[in-house]
Amino acid sequence: MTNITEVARHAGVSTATVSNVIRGTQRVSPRLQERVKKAIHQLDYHPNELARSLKVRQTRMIGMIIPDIMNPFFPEIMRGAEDLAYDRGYFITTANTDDRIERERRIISAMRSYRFDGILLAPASSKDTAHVRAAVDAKTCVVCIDRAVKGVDTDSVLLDNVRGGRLAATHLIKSGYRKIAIISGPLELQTSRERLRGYKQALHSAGIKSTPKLIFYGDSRHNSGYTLATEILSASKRPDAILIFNGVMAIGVLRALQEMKISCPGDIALAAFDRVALDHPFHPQLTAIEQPSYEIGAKAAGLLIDRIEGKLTGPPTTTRIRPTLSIRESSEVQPQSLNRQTKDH
Amino acid sequence: MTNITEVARHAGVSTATVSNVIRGTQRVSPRLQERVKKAIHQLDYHPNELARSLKVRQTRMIGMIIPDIMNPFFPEIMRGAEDLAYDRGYFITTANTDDRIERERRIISAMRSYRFDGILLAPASSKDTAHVRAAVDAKTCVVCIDRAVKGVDTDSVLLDNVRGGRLAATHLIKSGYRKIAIISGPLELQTSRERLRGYKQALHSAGIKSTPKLIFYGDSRHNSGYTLATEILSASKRPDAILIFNGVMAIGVLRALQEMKISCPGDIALAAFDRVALDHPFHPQLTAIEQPSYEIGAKAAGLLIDRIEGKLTGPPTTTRIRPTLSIRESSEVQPQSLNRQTKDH
DNA sequence: ATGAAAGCGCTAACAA
DNA sequence: TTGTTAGCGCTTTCAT
Repeated sequence: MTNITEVARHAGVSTATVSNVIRGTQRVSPRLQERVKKAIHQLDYHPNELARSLKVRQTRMIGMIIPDIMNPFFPEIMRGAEDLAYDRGYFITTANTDDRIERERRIISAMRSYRFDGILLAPASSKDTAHVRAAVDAKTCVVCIDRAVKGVDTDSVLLDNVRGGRLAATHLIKSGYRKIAIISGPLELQTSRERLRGYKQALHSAGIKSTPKLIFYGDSRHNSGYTLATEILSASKRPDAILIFNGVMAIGVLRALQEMKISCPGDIALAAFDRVALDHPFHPQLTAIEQPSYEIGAKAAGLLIDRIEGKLTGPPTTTRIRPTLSIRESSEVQPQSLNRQTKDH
Repeated sequence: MTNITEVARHAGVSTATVSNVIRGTQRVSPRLQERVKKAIHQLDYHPNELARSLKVRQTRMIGMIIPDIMNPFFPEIMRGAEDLAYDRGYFITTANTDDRIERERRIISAMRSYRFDGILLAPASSKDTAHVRAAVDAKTCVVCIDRAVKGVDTDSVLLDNVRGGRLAATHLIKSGYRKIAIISGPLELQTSRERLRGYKQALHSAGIKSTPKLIFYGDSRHNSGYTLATEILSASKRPDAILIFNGVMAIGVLRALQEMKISCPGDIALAAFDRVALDHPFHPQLTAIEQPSYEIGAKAAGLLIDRIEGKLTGPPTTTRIRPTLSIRESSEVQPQSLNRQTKDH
């Protein structure tokens, strides 16, 4: 593979001159510039970034680590991060952990070995966080996305989950639904706890008292949405509405509804976090708390690059991104819902 | 950041010994091994891969380039490739082109500069392929996925599209549908042409003559499926069935069906390539020609690594992966479909 | 079994 | 304005 020496020889100049032409570090006479550029082109010269990075101690590479590339939530985050990084001259490299902590460990280790300038981390769900702490201790810039890493202080860009939970619940209440069941993710997830908190705040404000009996915990996956919804819907006294804490489980809920021939919003209202079910042209269109994923990715990458370049200093920051409420069919106001007892009897 | 010299000093040995311990290149006495390992651990030493790669002229990094991470077809390919690479000690790095050729160019250029050992390329749709040719000429190992790059001879792993088209059409014919419309991707895509060829073969075998009037060309995106289906379905004499050449367009078709209150398979049968619409629990479940995406990714990565390691030599190969036919509701045999005229009058 | 030292391709300080 | 050269952190040959 062609190197800088060959280019220099080809152009009849020194390697320093070639370097200066490429990086624009120092003035080079137009004549030599010309010759060097021609040589570069003729030889299809690609500067060895390994050597350069080794020398200048920065790679302009950013690693992005995500737990599950099949979850449609992440691709858009990746897009946001990539676009921003691209503009600022960084190259983003993505790797998947499959939500397995040992893979996350290996990937972070590899990225540290390759001396990536920074890491965008959407952490796997695990309490084992020593490897993240080690990276941070070694001054690797890390920005967490979606959830923070327990016990490690990093910049992070998170959804304002409390607000999201409150937004959704308030909307349902205002639409006339009072008995609102929750299909939550595992309680170990901070996001679940926060969303739950928002939900309770909304109930409280409306003077409705919350009961643990209406809160169901899934595992964030498709099937638990299905199972829990089936359970909820076959109970003798059904709730008025279900609020689902992620889009993947919402799909499962819709499946349950369909199988049981329960209509929405006729028989029960629905609202869900995420936009997963929305690309699809089927009824019912779901009312959703949407995460501005692209923005989250871009914000995180911007923060990270600011850290890398020293434009941002001081203690780690937490950015809360506001979710938006998109009201759709699944939570339309039902006249009956206000006096469901009559109808249900 | 800690380097090998510090580790050596800490352990009271030479850098050569540290290197030997890490790589297992040469025998080192247990005593020194012990000391070195302890030092590595204490200092949280991460060998500088930039320096190592510079020296040994290989990075064990593989680049993966895909045109659209939002297309659910790719994440599974990535998984297959990653898992295999992981097992063989390579690190995969993924980048998105957004199907824009100038981004593809930039990414390939970056990967060459970083001296990636090889590239898995799912090419953007463009006839501008000079950058790929240049990479190949420079002895960068490249394996193409999903589609080949026109005019550049590389290993490639492609779906057996002809077979897929034939499989789908034959199935529809056998189920009693004779007037089968096609919603194809752009004719510039080789995959479209191949699928079309398979379709025609099937018609031919069944003694049905094919007519260009039944073939419609979309742009592979959601909306064109919707538009074309609307057009097809509002025609005075409807076809019996529609075969759609990708899953994303199929979603659009389903939307059209729903809006027009046309039932499937009652009024029209459907079959589609890909599995896009299948994760969703809504009717009708689509009969599909499915790509074993995980397998495609794994196969491609295996091929690439074999090339990199010199285990595979000789001229570029083309691997055709067999699609499978999953028969579902949308193409169920309809008694009426055999004498639709009677019913339709 | 261990260590000394050259060199991978580049940048940047310094000399010319 | 241009060139010479040391050195980034590592591996590997060659001494010891």
